[in-house]
Amino acid sequence: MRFSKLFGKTLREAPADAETVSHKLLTRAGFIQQVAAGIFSYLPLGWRSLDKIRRIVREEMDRAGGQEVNMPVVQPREIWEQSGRADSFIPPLAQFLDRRERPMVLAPTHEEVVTGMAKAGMFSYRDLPFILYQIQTKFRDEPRPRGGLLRVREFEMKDAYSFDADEEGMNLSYQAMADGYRRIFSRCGLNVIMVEADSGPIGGRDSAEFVLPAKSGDDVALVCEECGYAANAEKAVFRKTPNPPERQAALEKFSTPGIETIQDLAAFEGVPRSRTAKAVFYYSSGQVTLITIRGDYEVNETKLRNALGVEEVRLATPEEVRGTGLPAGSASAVGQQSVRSVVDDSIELGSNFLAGANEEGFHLRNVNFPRDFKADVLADVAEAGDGYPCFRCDGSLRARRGIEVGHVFKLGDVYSDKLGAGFLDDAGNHRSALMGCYGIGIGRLLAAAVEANHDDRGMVLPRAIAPYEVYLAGINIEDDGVRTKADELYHSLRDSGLEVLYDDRDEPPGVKFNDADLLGLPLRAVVSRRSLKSGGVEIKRRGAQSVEVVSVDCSVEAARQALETS
RNA sequence: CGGGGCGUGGCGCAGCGGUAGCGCACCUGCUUUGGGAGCAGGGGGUCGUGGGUUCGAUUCCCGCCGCCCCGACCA
Repeated sequence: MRFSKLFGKTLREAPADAETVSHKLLTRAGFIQQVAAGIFSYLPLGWRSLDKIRRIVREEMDRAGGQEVNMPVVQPREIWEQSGRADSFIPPLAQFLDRRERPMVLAPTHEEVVTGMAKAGMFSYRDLPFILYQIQTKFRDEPRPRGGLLRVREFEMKDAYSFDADEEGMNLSYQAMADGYRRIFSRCGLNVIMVEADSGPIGGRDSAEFVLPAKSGDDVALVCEECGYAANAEKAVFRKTPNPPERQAALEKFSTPGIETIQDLAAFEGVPRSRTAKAVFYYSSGQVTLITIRGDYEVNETKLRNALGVEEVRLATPEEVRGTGLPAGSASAVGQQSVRSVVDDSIELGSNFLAGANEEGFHLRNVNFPRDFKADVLADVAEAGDGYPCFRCDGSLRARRGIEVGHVFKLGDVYSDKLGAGFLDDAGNHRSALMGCYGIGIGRLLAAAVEANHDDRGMVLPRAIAPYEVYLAGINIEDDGVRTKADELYHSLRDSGLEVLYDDRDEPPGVKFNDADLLGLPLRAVVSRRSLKSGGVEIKRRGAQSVEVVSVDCSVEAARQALETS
């Protein structure tokens, strides 16, 4: 491709509303263009990169046994009603009426349709297992798109779905996909970590995220560097440290004027927060729940959701708290029967806690569980944090920010059951297929690759996903001798199968060098009066300090070699 | 959805009661050519939008819309 013919311009300055590195660089380099919040167009360079990523994904999905299909973005709302997600999907489905006033949705994911597709090809256990995948547009009306391509509303996703006859098969499919994912990310130049995750609104059992550590990410993973345990913040478990053992003492009410928070209470008594039992009010499906957790821990809403077996929880409003009749600043589960009580298991790791007396301005000493209050649910609902002890070994957890580039789920039969995707087993019994689903955001992967591979001059793209492999710059291109040599080299590089962006513009050297750095193609070749005088063509890898001069005749081979080792 | 910020040529910004200017980019010519060149000439903006105040609004006031950031939420 001749740069002089390439559509799109590089920008010296990034748009003021671009904040993250990848957003700035991809915009400046002319890869993408914003249309609305979280909605982007891809320009020729960006589309080529995206296509490289797609190709890698396809190869690995095929290798893992997947078969590519394509499913519609516009779907009848009806099938979402069947799966029970029409009203519960978060963010809410984008919907419209077609000309016959039939309700339609823009698909945010494709479990419903793929399950229907699978039904038509699955009658006997002999038809299983199989894996279907597609690379298709999704629309999710996110409340807050951010960071350019990092979180968008419309995006291309590779989504794969496995169908197996039994648990063992499902686990094998899941494993094959996870292995494929590792290969995909490594081929794209990303050093990702696989972390245990909560399955969220997709539903199902096990799930894992692939996270690229990056400061611009919005995902938090907790990683133990000793034993390798890794889980995201929603899921991570940790070892709770017990309080020193003590004999249980008798309840004792005392006056605490003006004390409403755990910090103040602990300070008032001169004890650490771990000696207090904190009461937190949550609201879920029509009722207020009182969570009791040790004062040094925080409630993790995902864990709470799972403990309660509900889809949504939120902090209760002051009015809702008042409705329970308990004083917010000095509440506890002690003596309460009417409010649902969830107790975090940290409460079992101590005795004689300080807690509210359920009377304005008073607290209790020596509160003990289960002597003084009951638990409707006793579970781990505490959020892990940086530095917390690993529950598996003696190490401690480190919190790392990152970008979630992929997610794999074992779904089991949650969709196949509701949508009737079953088969007859070898004994003639009807059984639901066991499913897995696996997603990779293609555009997000590009953004992540830029976040992970850049310097202060621009992108430093891995060869596998760079839009072109060689940036051939003709300096002093107005010189006929230079132009002739540069043209020749352009053709011979292309003839040898390399993808070349040939900067044949009539621009000063600085512009070309800067654009070369900005676009971040893996190799730069320069033909100029100076290079010809010193022997031929300058070859420089992006990111390398040194320049190599090779003869024009050897330059194609030199370029190939330099690319091999980059 | 809560908090904050910003909307002026393609991009970055200034102007802030008398209907617009700078840098980059763009066009023409000449010069220049190893890290975003110089000179000269030129094209392009109903100042997000609706209303109000005023003789007069890009400028002041109110509403709305859009975009960005933090949080909530989420692949």
